[in-house]
Amino acid sequence: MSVQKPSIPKGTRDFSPLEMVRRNYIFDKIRKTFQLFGFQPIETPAMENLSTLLGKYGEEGDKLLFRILNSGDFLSEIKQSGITTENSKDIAPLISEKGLRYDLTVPFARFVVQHQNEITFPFKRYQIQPVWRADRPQKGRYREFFQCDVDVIGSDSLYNEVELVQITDQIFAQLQIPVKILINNRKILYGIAESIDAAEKLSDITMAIDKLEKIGLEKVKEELQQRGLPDKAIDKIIPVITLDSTICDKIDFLNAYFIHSETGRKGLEEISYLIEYLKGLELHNKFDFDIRLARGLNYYTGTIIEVKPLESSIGSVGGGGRYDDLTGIFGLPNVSGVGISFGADRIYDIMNECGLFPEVLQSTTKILFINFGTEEEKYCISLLSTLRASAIPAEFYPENAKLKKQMEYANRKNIPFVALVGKDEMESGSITLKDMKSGEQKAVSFEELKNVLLL
RNA sequence: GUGGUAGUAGCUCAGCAGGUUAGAGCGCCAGAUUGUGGAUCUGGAGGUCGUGGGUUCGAUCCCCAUCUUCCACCCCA
Repeated sequence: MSVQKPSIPKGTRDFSPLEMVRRNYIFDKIRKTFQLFGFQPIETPAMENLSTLLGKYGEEGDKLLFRILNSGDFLSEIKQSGITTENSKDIAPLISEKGLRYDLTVPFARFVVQHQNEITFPFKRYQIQPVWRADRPQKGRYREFFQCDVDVIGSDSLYNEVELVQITDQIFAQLQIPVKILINNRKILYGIAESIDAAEKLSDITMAIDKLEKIGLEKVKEELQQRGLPDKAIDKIIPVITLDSTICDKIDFLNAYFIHSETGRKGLEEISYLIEYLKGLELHNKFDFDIRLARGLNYYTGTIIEVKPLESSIGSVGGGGRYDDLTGIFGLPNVSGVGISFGADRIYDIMNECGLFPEVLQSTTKILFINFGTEEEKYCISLLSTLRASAIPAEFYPENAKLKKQMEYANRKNIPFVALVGKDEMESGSITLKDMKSGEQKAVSFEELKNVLLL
């Protein structure tokens, strides 16, 4: 048998100990913040039935779903159905009924419906798990990546939106990543579409204007034309999307603009409430009302939020919004939810790029005990137990190897202290403690040792 | 899914108008130093030149396919 070259699927990654310690640093900060606001954890399976996932993310989203081939004789269904077409679209549902989750929001909606009788509403949950997308990988874009979701379901109140912005602000402040929090409202976007008599073109309009900053006004006009918008409508939309002024001016402008759009006025009312609240808070990061913010996922109905890093090429590190009827498709209508999701992998990339990880994360063990032999081993093991009982990560080198090798081990693992306990130390009841950074070493008592390590 | 870019030692890269034993730096291993790591010195190991096919007397180099990376589009965390 020939030896095969080891490899992992495109767009997936292994994580080394150093990377994991750093990733956990991010997860810990996020998790603690979620908990601080009273959110509770849940987890859902990596795979869902395709019926749960399909049609929730738009046509593009369906294409990006990873599908799982049925087990066993997966062609049997096809034989029975007598289908002769070679069209993969017809065959796909017959040979695959499960898929990997694309995000955490839709599985959450499924969870809520399925467990509605056990849940106390409003239900505040957080969920930190990987998701999969069959996208073509790029920098900051992976096929397997972690999302950190917080959602409140079963409450219409805009107060929830306020807390979500607070959570966002606190998380990025803690991680020391400067961000801009952009907010908008789907009802405003609908209002705009309605005001130019193109309500049915809502998603075409939003997708086009979302790109304004990136491709410029002329290209946006072109795209709107291509998407079938009449020139008259385009002329009417230009002043809105090019509006570059203070939040108050934007609201005033839209108020006049939405004279014939009730939905638009409702959206304005909602965003005004949110903004007024946010102005009263002391946030670390800036927020802005961005009329152009659209967000692709088509289940959003109200507030939409996006988090953009100020000092990185990576576009977005988080996003979310309100969805009024996501549970409806699963049989639980009239339940509104709002949530936001943070991309842990992109956060990692940015922190790495900007050198934002604390240096202490380099070392996981505080002290290494040198192995001098069996006698010393027995003597040291109780010392180690005592240290560990005080929550000091400590290890004993498992082999009676050359001192050089053991010291090197400590050095590589960035262990800051080494304890040498041989015959001499056992007799005198002391410990020779070496500070690996300064190179200094001295004989100390066990109590002194503990005090040094607890610093 | 569309268009481009690159792939040579563990890492970063050199190389060749197609021609004998493919190099460097860093890293790794061993020794100088049997109770002391980082620095220095000495020696050593390590390559199907991404994979498969083709052209050729001969391919790491040219051609095709394929995989992977990065970039742009699409879309998105």
